[in-house]
Amino acid sequence: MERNVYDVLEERGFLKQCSHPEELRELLSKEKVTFYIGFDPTADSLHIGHYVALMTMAHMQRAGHKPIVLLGNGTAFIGDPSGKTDMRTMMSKETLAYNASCFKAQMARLLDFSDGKAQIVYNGDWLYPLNFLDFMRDIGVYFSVNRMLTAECYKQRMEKGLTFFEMSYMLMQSYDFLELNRRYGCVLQMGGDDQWSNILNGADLIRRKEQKPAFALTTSLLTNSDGKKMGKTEKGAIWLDPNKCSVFDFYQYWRNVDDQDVEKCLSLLTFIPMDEVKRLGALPGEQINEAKRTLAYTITEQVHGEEEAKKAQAAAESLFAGGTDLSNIPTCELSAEEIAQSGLRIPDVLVLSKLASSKSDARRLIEGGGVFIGDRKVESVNESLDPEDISGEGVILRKGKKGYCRIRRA
RNA sequence: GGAUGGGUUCCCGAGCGGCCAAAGGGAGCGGACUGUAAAUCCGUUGUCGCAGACUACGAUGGUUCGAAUCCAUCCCCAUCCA
Repeated sequence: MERNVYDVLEERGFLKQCSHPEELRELLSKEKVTFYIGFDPTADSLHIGHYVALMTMAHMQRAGHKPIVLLGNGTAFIGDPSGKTDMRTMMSKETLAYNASCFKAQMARLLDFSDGKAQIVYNGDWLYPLNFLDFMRDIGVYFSVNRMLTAECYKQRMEKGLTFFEMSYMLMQSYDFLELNRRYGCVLQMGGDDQWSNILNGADLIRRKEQKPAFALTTSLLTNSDGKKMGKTEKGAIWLDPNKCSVFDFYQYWRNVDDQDVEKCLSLLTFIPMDEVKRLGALPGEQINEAKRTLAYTITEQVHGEEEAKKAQAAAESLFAGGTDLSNIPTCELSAEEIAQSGLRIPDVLVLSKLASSKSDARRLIEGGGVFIGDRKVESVNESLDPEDISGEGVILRKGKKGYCRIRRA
């Protein structure tokens, strides 16, 4: 059989578990498959953890299959207990609707929604009007509590406690799959490996209730070499929204990944051909930095576009490789009011530029010898910036080796 | 509903009337070393103009010169029993 998208996903390291590998692979060669991945809109931006799923969809779409993005404005109402130790905070319908609209805009960069090549659906459409008794009688009967409790995702919660409220999440996700199968002929659900039980049960439900084939497939989670989820920083997740994570920070995150994780990131997060990915990943010693540069630029370009990616790269080169172009460095513009209020005292400016989280934090940083103006170390917490410094191009305020912010007058 | 054990700072987890802004570990941040990597070592980690003050140990009241520590009520969680 010729190579198809299943092999591509396998080669790039996406595949984790699949309910019927042989059957699915054959199906993907024979016909256009409608598949879906669900996203619960619990924040107003996607983050990098979602990106692997988006990449999976993009690969599938490029191979001619049809993605359905399911926005879980219904399920997010409940919260998925998988892998979490606490119950998710409940959100209002209005917030969920707003978040969903943000997701949609970000997805359009990677997926082609034109001419019905992909579509977005909301599970609230069928979950909100659901009647409890009907649902339990039609769907609930297919779920064995005994079996559910043996699932890995619930086992973890057995220690911490689990409510029926959350346990019903699996039923709803399974029902989503059934509903999409009925409405749109969707036969495959994909998702992160933490979703395995939910996805598998959905496929089982279709097979039992509809007597039709349905497939479950999970992809690797983006983890680093310690097995921890990637994309978390002191500032929180790596968001795709440039207002929540600046393009420069985004670029820098990838520029700084561990040596061991570069190849995996290139493979999962970019479309770079695999032989090139392998070459880059195998670069010895210091040369691995070439791979990191490629990774950082490529994924930044995919998410934020060519222009922004070039700016971020230029800024990074200026700061770390002795470049002189300061125009693209993250900048904090101080208003006249801020200048007056802060008196341009260094601790205050550190807070204003978000390099420090509080004045106490700023004070500690200075006392620890980690703050610089240009190349000069700030020796005392009592120092201030000269008003002259921040006119024109401004000055570079630096925290540690990697925290840069250009300070200038607004 | 009953019995028992719990709710501590970003996380885990000690403390059980003053010496507690709270041990220890994890994680983060800064320094040294490097390759804008890892490992290692050192420092640091509530807020506020430092000292000092203020806010913190599930919630609310109370006892005390003084409470995270004692009492009462309430909320939440775990285990066993119904």
